[in-house]
Amino acid sequence: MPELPEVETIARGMREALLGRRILSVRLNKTDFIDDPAAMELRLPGTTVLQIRRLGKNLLVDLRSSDGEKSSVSLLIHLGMTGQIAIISPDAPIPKHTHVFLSLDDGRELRYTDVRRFGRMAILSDSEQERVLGGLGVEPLEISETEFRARILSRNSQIKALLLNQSVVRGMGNIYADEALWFAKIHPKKVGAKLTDAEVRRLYRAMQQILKEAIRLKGSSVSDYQDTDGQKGTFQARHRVYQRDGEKCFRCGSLIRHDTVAGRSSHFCLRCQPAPRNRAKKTRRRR
DNA sequence: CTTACGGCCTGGGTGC
DNA sequence: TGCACCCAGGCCGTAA
Repeated sequence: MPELPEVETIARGMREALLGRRILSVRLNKTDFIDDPAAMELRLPGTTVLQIRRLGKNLLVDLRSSDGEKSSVSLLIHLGMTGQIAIISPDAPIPKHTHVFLSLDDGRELRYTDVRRFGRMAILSDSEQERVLGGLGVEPLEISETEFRARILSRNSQIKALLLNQSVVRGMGNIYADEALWFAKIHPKKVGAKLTDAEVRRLYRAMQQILKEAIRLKGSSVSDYQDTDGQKGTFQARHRVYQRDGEKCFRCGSLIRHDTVAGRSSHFCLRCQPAPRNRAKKTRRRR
């Protein structure tokens, strides 16, 4: 599932293949994951790729129109759970569930394949970008420790939910949230506001270290993920807890467990990440 | 503000 | 071999 390191890897591949390329034509199959399919077909042909940006798990392809600079648009791509982008010869075999084809002026095409169609595509003007992406939080690799602390300590949600909440920090999903919490020795159910300064510091450092390492290894390929050249990432070999239920903790040897936290399966070591004392709240003692 | 949950979607795994 | 069932989870909308 593409999270920040996987999307970053894809963004880099797209920069290499797409900068300066012109889009010649658009072909669509299923369109239920596209905000306005007609706008895709109408506005993309003839545009040139100026820039590829990544905001959390979102990709933005900034385009210059053929008729000058007056009407610049961006193509928003969110890969959801199973979205894949390939930049490849039109003669290559077409995988199942390929729904978008953009033919390019170098003879190749960009293909979007998405089994579950949890992804999203949209054509956005500058003002629409603000509307659609304005709620996003800060990049976890750019946020300061001070700002991170403020965003965690001000919340009464479980820390796992905060890490998954894209308006707090943007880009982490289930894998990297679990991994960061294990490194920081924090139980996923611990409430953000109850973290100690030392815990926040460990979490901040763990989050950044893990994301950097995962980007270096081109992401985690646990199910469908692959980059724009069809290559898999290798960070899954470094997972300490994610999907390691029943295996030994690399730090203390006790067994990794899992539980549902914030509606997601969460993996942790109960010995390294002790469960928070659940304070009996609002059972006010009477008389 | 917060949590909880259903819905979207398909393939892979399990149990019978 | 088939079939019913459940699970994976990012994100959005709704309800409490």
